[in-house]
Amino acid sequence: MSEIPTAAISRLVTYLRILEQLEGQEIARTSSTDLAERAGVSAFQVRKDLAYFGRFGTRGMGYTVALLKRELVRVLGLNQTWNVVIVGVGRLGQAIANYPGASDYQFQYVGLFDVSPELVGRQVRQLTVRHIDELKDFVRDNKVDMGFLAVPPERAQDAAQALVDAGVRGILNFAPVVIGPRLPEGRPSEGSGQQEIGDEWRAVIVENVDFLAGMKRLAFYIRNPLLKDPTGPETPA
Amino acid sequence: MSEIPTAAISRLVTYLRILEQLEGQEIARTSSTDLAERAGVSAFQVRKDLAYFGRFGTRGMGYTVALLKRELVRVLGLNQTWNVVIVGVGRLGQAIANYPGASDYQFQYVGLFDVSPELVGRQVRQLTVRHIDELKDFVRDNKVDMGFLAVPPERAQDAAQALVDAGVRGILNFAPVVIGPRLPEGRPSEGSGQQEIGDEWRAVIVENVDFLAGMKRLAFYIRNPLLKDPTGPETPA
DNA sequence: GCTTGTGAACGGGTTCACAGCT
DNA sequence: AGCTGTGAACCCGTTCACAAGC
Repeated sequence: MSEIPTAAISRLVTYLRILEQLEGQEIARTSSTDLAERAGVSAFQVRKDLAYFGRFGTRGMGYTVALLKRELVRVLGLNQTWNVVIVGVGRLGQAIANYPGASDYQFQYVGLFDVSPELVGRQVRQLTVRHIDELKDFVRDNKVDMGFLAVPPERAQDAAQALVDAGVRGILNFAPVVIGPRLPEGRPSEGSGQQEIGDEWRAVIVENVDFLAGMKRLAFYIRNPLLKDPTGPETPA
Repeated sequence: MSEIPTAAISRLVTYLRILEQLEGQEIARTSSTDLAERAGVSAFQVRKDLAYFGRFGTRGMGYTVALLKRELVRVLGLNQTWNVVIVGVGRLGQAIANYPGASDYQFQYVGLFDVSPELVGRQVRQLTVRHIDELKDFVRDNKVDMGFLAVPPERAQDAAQALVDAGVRGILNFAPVVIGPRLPEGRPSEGSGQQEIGDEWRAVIVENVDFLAGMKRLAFYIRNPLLKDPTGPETPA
């Protein structure tokens, strides 16, 4: 049905961040022009993006920071608690677990998983690292919503499959690989009515955060500056 | 000339990764259909993306992995050495510095910078952490091409400005803030001919890697699954 | 026959101009 | 007057169908 550009969602996140900054500076009102400048987009864009979700401003006046912020929080689904597990507790996984800002919005790290005997059993950020074999039971018992995947690339597909089998609804994939339903080995699926392989993936959302890709895009645009990058969405990874 | 979708560049990076995997499995040939399946896009898309840069296949035959890989490396600018500094050597900066895969393509970390007295002087990955005041001289003397920005959000704008003043050509920004030329405080610029404030940013490419944003996008799409996210594992038949 | 390469059609996202409210 | 909200125009990226070549 609805047609909301995915890029608009990324921008909403940016607007929200800016509103928080404004609130921190005790600035109570803003405008599409002001937000646009701070976000690095056009004022048209700001108004259009907001219009997808409602009418949050006052004509002639602009937006009140507190109200618009509250609305964006609601729109983005940040007014609920999200239970998160991190799979892969190496340097990157630990950096993520300790990065400030996640808990601001009720993202709660409830479990850490790894396979390494050196890590399993250790405490990281008040949590005991568990073996990945325990993932499925843990996700069920703790109502886990999403998994962050920070394992080495060669383990990413298996770990992703484990997360999906365990029943998470979304994966934030930090590994530099495409994860998804495993391709049927032989010929492509000739859907004969019964359960498709990979169907568990149907309802799972995957979002990628790939800094190696960002690095390579950067290299490209430095050498080809004429094709200027519109503050690229790490969107399509 | 300059009409290459930025999304196409992201996909080229993905294709390249897939080609490396194929090479690792000693698979010598592939096709647009095969690449498309593995990348999670359509075969049309693969062919169109490649067509922006040349003709790399053989009709009726497909692509040879080694050749296509070599061409993508060239197109993306990965056949040269890139000297990189990391600004911000906290947990995230260290995780980046130690993440494998960067050096595969001649990305060389040549300098680490921070302001914290506890970090400056310490050794991380064979490099001594320097104070950020030394950045400008260092960038000049070491022909630094790009800077990775892994400082806390409140320091990001200043650190970015320091990188730009120092003369880097690109910034990979891990901080969850929009960085850019500082807005003139008073009224907007009335370009009166002389040097604009923020002009040093003209030629600088900024690429963002923001996992907090990814997390929030994920929350949104979990709650609104109908608006399916294109980065997802959909394999357009 | 099979797979690439590409001009053209299509569709969706951004830009615009202006209507509508304060 | 000032700024938001929005239908319509525009433009760009994706999809398509088919021509070109092995």
